[in-house]
Amino acid sequence: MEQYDHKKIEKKWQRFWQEKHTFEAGEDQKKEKNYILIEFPYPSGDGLHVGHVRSWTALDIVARKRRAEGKNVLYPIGWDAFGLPTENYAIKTGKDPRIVTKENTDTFRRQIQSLGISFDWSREINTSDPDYYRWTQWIFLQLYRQGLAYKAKTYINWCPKDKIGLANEEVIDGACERCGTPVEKREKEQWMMAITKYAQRLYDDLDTVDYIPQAKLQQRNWIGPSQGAEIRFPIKDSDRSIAVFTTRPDTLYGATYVVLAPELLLAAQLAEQAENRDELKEYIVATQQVSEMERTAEGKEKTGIEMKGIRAINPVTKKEIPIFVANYVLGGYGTGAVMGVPAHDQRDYLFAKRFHLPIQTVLEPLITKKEGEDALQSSLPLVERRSVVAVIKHWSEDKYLGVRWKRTNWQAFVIGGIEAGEDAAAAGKREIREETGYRNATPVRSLGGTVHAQFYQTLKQENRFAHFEPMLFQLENAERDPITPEEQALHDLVWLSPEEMDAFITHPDMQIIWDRVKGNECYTGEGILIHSGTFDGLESEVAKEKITASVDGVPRTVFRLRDWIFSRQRYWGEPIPMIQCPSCGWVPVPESELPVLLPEVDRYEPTDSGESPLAAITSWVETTCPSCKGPAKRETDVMPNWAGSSWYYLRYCDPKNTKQFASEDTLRYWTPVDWYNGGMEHTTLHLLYSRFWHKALYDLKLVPTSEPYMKRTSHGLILAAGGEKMSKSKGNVVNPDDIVERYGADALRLYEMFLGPFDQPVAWNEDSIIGVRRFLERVWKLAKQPTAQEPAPETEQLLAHTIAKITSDIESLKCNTAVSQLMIMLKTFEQYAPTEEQLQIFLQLLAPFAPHIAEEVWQGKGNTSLLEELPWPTYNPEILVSKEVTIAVQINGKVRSTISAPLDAPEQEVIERARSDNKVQTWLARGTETRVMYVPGRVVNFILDL
RNA sequence: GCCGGGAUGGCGGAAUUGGUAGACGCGCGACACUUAAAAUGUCGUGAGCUCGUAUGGGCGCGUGUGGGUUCGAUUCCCACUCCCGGCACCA
Repeated sequence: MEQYDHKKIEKKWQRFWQEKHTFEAGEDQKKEKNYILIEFPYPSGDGLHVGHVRSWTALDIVARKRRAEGKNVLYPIGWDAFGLPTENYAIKTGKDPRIVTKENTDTFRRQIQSLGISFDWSREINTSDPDYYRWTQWIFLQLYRQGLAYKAKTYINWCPKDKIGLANEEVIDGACERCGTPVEKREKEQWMMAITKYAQRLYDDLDTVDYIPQAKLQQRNWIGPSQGAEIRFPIKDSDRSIAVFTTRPDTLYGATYVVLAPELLLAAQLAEQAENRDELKEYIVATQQVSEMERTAEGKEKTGIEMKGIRAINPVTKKEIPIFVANYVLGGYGTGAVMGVPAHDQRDYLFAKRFHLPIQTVLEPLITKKEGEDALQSSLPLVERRSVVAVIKHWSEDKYLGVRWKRTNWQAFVIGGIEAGEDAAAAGKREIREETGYRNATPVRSLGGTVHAQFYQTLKQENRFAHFEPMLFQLENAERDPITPEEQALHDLVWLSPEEMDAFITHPDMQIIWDRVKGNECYTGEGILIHSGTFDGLESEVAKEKITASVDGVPRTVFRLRDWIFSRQRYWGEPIPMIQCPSCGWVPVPESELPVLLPEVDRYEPTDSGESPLAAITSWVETTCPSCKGPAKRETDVMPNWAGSSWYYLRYCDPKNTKQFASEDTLRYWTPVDWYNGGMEHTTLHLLYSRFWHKALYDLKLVPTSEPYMKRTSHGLILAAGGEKMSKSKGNVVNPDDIVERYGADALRLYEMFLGPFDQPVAWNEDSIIGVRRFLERVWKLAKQPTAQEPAPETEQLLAHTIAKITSDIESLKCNTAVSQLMIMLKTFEQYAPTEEQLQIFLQLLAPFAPHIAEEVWQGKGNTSLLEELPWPTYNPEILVSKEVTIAVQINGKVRSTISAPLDAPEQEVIERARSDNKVQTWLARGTETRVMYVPGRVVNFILDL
């Protein structure tokens, strides 16, 4: 018998598909379209990564299935070719990046074609091709005309090694994302993209698309809207005021100081008038030398300086409060000034502690019934084990009272259980008095409380409590009733030092509570206002509005998102098509002159001044102003590599168009992208940038939809064997070529699909690739066996189930279970030979996963049509309904036996059948039956008193 | 620190979303074929205790940890630990 020779078969079909243009998207716009997109690769010198194979194979399976379902599928591929690694390579070797790119893309193309992925190669694009970047430049000009591209002098993140400005988004842990060099701050004129103008829409429109939840969430967090208010704090003896942005106007009565960001103009101006003016100026200068990342790094000590002699006035309390300049406030966010509310903000709290500023509590926590119940639940074990159930701080000394309740009567166990109609603080005081004999104890803050199980049950049944508030009580100024002998008998009351307390507490849950007490955090949640004048008793949500209105504050939404720095002082990117004229200012290059070609240079390094190498080519820089025809200079910065990838999916629709980036006609047909898959690492930057460009183009009526991608999924990383990232330096990179050579493309595809859940990271483990290879060889063998005339009863239902499972698994990218289903089907066919028709269905289901072998086997059967051109198999759903089902019989929830019964058997009959089972009878004899549960078709459960 | 995701046999992982935990594959063991090995095929394989000469049966245990809800929890709730990804004082 002829052996399964993957090399021969795979080469044959790959050539066939290429010659016949099998996977090129059709032009027939009457047919229903389906646009499937993967992130086009950066053609690095390392060649194809097995991670590429994972993502592209998964979507290839979807594409092939949808073609079989009769859709006109567009599944394109191209190259995201501009970028730093290529440029750095060019700098090192002196080789033209164009040539490097050509070599790399040739390698990638060959590697991809050996995988049998059904890309439409006729639409291949390359972002570094002038025919492509002509349109990238063109789109830039449209955005410029909309006022979305502008030049601004900003403090930028400056990488001293790459000599390049980085977007904030490109800085990782204070270091350059690419080279790891610590980032410095430097002032620079840069082209900016006003993405913040679209912040609200980028946020809101996430509701209209089907992204995996994590991706939506990550985008939302990145955009990060905060609703709050701008409130003015007047400066004493001055007509000026400080505008602060706060999300917590409800805590305004607790604002005991104001802080300005060092880079704020106002800070510099006020410093001039301050008594300690030199000290302040020095601090302001020093702070700005440090990069923002470093300045705001975790664990970095908060520094700040008071502006002596200048006071602000809290607009509600009218009290004079100090003004600080401090590094923990950022100039670029909100108004660049904040009010300090140490009682209810963690950073403010630490700052106030450090500078000995007053801390004024203005909120009491409000615990909902739900939270109360949860707190009760988690504290039950404490009670039952008679452990420490409350920690009470001594009124003057650094001592804590560990209370170990002895009483078993439930009433004794309530700490802060609030009865309906009772005030939280009052309830706490009552409890503390009853339990410890201390009067006038003041609740300080939430702790986690405790209650007896029986009491909890009673409360739950009677629904008696409004809130449950576990809290810490401060015994300052509290009076102590004498401890009676009865009390002494009821409780162990001991005053302990913190060290003794450490030893005293053994239960892990109590440990957590104790740690919180020691940590002495401030309360940052919402609650009910206190010490807030006429606003006392209001809940935070209501108070925010009312307090804001009372001081003429302005409600405002502030975004975390910042404008996109678009300039790069580098070589290997799209030239920005702008000309600076001494008399006309910035003038766009006329569209007829696009593309502005990237000129060839001798040296690729940025100049020492940080300018692009293009700046050195005088003949290119010197030009005439398109407007006044006078002498002018070209912009020498280039675009970031995000530019070309922000719109590439549009070019695929009409890649050869020389009049437009894509015709209206093709855009209307193909867009939006139906399914876009990519890495989680691109869910913030690339995805957000391209959504932004798309929306801007939509507003210009250049694209027909407001969102580019209807559906977005993400794949998990493929890690090296040890669970580490694959990297050249570690020498643990797996080259797909080797696997294709040894096991074949079909085996590699199946293997990567079988590895594990698609959206989770997996470690490469070559040991198990042999399993899928064996599977393919068994398929090969099966096809050579004689087929049956009549379908075997053992196979009919399973085949229908297999069609159903694979059809739905592909749609949810659960390819691992789809492959396992194919294996189960194969095993059954090895026992009970399939008919010709059954074998055909099996091959059709296999084809998206392992297209070469499926097609070869199909052709080997004497068929002249292509397997993949047959319509996707269907099944009769009725066949899936079993008449007889196995039902588990449980005794007290444990499976003791199984019985068989008709699916539609009435409950009584099934229970009787279960009752008469031998094993069940022995169990039933041992106790008294109190109850029987029946879950139709699944489980009978007898509940016995044993 | 915050946000998101995860933890299941020796290993990768299944589990109809609250109903017989461990599908499928790898590995391992036994057997068959073979002079032998490889390849292939068949069967077995969570771990413990236990009954039986034996085919086989029984019992408690078991999905990161500690609790809770439920007739029943890998699945839901609370608290925690560790791992992966993202973010950085965002007021």
